[in-house]
Amino acid sequence: MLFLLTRVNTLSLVHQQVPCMPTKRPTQADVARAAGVSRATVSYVVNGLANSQVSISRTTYQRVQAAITELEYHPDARAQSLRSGGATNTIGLLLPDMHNPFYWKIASGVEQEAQNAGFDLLLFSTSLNAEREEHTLRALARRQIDGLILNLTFPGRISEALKLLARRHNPVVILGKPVPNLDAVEVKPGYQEHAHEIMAHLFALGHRRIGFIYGLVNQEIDAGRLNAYREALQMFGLPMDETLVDRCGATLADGYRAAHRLLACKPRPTALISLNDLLAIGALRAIHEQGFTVPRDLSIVGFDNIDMAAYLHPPLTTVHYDANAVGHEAVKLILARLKEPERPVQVIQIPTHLMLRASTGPVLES
Amino acid sequence: MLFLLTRVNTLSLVHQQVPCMPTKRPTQADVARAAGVSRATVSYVVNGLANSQVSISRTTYQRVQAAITELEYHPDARAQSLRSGGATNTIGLLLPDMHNPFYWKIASGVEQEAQNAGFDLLLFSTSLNAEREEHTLRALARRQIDGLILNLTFPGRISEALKLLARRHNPVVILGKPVPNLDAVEVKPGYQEHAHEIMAHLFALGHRRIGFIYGLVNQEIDAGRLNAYREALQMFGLPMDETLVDRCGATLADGYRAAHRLLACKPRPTALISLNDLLAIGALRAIHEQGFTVPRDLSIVGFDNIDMAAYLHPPLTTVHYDANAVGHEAVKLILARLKEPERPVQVIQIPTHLMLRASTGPVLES
DNA sequence: TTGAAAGCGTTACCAG
DNA sequence: CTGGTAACGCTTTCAA
Repeated sequence: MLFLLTRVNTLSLVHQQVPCMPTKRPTQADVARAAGVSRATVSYVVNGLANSQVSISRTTYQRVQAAITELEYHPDARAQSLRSGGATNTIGLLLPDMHNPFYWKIASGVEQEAQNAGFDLLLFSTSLNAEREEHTLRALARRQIDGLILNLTFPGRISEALKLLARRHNPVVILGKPVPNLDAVEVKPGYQEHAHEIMAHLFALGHRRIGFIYGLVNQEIDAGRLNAYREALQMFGLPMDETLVDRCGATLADGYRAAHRLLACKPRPTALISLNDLLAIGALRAIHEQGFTVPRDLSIVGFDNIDMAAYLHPPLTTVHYDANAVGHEAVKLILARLKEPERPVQVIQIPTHLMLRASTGPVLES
Repeated sequence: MLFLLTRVNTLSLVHQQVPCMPTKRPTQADVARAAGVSRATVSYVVNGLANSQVSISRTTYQRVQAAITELEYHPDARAQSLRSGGATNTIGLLLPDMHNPFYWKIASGVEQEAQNAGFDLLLFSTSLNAEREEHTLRALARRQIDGLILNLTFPGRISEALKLLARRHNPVVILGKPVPNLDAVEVKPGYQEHAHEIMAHLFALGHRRIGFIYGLVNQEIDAGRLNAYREALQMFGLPMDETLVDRCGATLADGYRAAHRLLACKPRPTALISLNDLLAIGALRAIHEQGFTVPRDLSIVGFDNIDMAAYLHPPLTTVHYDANAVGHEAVKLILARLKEPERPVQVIQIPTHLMLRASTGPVLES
């Protein structure tokens, strides 16, 4: 056995070479020839039309089947869908970021529901890159997919996606802010109300200085969320202190650093609101490192209720949002439109609610 | 605006219907007609053969381009790959479980590397369902994908996947235990050594009663891992107490329940080894709930070093394994074999190492 | 009950 | 420089 070092970090073992037979993929014609029938007959057998439309003699049927298994024939999906002018049994999913558990859950929901309906999933992540998003949309246009589920980072492109695909009479579902004439599953609807609810909760616990971990994949886009909190602050007569808003990225590390910065503010905020749970997890680490105890010294609130939220120490107060359901509903919308193309546009909201857990508590009198 | 309640949990708004034009997708012929050229010419322009093989007059080129943008023509990928007899620019990824962050990191790595190489990702999760795994493999056989990355749950099927796809001269990469004649990225290689290393670490800290959270997606399959610990125990002269092995599922909740059960053992174990970080997170919650402090009262070790591991309270001692790199390397193997089909079979190992963090500490003298 | 033949939208070869 | 034309692998109508 020969050892070979391929790359700095990677040890690779090269086994003895086995010459693969360059076996050509068998075609319908090969099967027909092997079975001594015509190609049409093979098609009938494969598609199970044997019993309904056309009838095939028992013996021919078996001969064909035998040839199929013998040759390991599998029909070419490209040719099938090309010829029969339609379904590719594929739906596309475009997500902004694969690092946040929130999006995995959406993807997972989509995958499950799609599988159940017999569709395969083509997954793209734009990674916050506008060019890539555009490129992906273009790729999606050539590819014949039966439906597309979009969670765009750059809403400006929505019109393009719409043009490219919806016009082709292809079901498109938007995840996020609904767009005219397209089915949608609203992502995090009622953000406003929950911002208010969270604020009310913290206010009631005595919090007056509240920090924001405003970590977004793209700062420009979701400015609306901050406004929700601005308004909520106002309703409780609290001033908006911009130094308490930390604008950062959307990773664990961003949450960690943001919390460090916010904790350095004087006077120290007594509560932190984090745009999502992932950031909150990062923040929790920073808080613990500085020797603070949650919620005694500091309260923290997340958003999304990712699976881990309930398992953190302390369990995280957050807004529950069923990301899995988003995926399921999105696929259902696709299926519904596939079945009935002219149905009215539908927007689905997944209910959300505040989950009070142990990460929020009263302000310590001192 | 009309409100309609679609399902128990779901509020849906039905907007006014907008009659979509049933615009037929424009074909190459449509473009040719619009530009007043032949279909071949359109093909040349689209594929940029204009400069190399054939040359197209400036004016014709522009006329064609104009028609293309005018009609929003996008070549049909099915027809293209069918005719040019090959590349579909798609690679398939088959994963056992979409709920574990570990697999997501693999998927994320695959997605990135594939995108960079211009490939789209077809994602499947078998969800531990043997039928589904088989079904998926069959679907994959009809679909013409350029490469397949497999992390099988049921190794028995490997031979089938191999037959169906590798024989078609299609690059297949195995994630996990290498299989003869197939490229592979070993998943968690050196499990044995790390089991030993972990045990040595705990032993040195004075731990003698060590519990196992043996939470697997499929119990039968990975029995080998437990043996690694059995052997390690033996090497340190510790008896294997089967009551300290909790066989459970692979979710957060499984880890949580397992820890509760293990903590009820008398005498209580002083350390827990968890098959992965996810289970460890679940366990941590149980430990905290029972009022224990980690690592003072109890040590815990995970495996995988998922992103959150370093952010937990306390940060988790675990074995670092770069799941992202698994994805990247797997795609690189596909690409290499695509370029050079007869290259020797290669097995890649991603280096791992024990990450000592604060979740393990000495046994409290009492 | 089976087969011939006409495409589906594309590419690539060979004439003009 | 450009335009026929034959495939690619399949489905489906129409005849036999």
